[in-house]
Amino acid sequence: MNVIDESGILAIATRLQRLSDQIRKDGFQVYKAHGIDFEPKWFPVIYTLFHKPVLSVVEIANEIGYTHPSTISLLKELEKEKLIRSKKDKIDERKRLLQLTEKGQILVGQMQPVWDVLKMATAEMIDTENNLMRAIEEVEGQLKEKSFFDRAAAQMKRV
Amino acid sequence: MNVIDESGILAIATRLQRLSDQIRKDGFQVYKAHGIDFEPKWFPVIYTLFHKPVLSVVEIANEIGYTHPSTISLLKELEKEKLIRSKKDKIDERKRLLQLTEKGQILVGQMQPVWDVLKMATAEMIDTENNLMRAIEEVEGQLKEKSFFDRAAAQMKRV
DNA sequence: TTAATATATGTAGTCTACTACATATATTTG
DNA sequence: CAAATATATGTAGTAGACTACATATATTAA
Repeated sequence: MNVIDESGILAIATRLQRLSDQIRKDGFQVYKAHGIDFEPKWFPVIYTLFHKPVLSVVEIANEIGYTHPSTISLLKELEKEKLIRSKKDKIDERKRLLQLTEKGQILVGQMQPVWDVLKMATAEMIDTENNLMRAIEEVEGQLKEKSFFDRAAAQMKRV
Repeated sequence: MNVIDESGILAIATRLQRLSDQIRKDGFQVYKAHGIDFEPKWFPVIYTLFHKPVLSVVEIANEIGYTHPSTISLLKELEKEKLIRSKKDKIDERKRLLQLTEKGQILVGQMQPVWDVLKMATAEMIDTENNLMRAIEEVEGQLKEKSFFDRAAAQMKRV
């Protein structure tokens, strides 16, 4: 075991990221193996527009939990791929409304079985004593109650 | 609840990264609140050199689980900050040996209480039904046995 | 009804990791 | 021992997120 893994908790951010990268890379390969040209980073937008067919930029950003600039750059790529298209909102001229193109809808259809495979593979992978998905949800809940910074500040006073 | 959180497992990579970012940002603020000029990304290198005082570039990379180019760019920053220094290995001329400077050692001394605070705050944060740290370790173990791609491939055959 | 404020979108540049490629030295093999 | 291979380090460019700032339209308040 290396020093970092031993440091445990202190390098938790690093280890979360490492795990994320690993899963994402393999995810890309899974799509590829199914002959589908799709990048995992596109998933949140596509999945969201599949379930809520017409949304503005900021609405999508909120749904996927990204900032709006990050969202915009994803939208640009997806428009370039012709998987989504946009139109001005006639009521509110500031808004740009996004939706899947027909090509996008067909792709979603092709991806559904892949999503099932990914779901099952992930479920199997994280089905250990401490379930990773539930742990994430629980910690997200904890952070909502009290930020990590506030927790550290509270500990500080105790010392 | 938004669509992505509902999609659960499928967006697990995204959520791991989001959580990592959140923790890292607050971590930076905690150092700052203690009057310490230290970036969380430096932690793995500094912590490693603190426990293993003289290491080459690749040895550090392996310890912290990064690629060597990533490691080199961290080392560059830390040398600029005069927290570490390097010298050629006299036996193997290819190698560059790194170690903490006196400034680096003093900083580690100052950071120890902060590390304690961070440890306690993290422990408290992840002490839920499913412990995040243990979940990470368990999933890392699972991936060692069988990659995520291989798991998906196996599921594929079943369908 | 104008002025102030809020919201929606967009651009530029940054951050922290990566991959791909290049070079220098060491080690192994024919 | 020379050639092939392996290892150590380094550089350049990429990826996927971010923050900070800018602009246009809508809403609220004086």
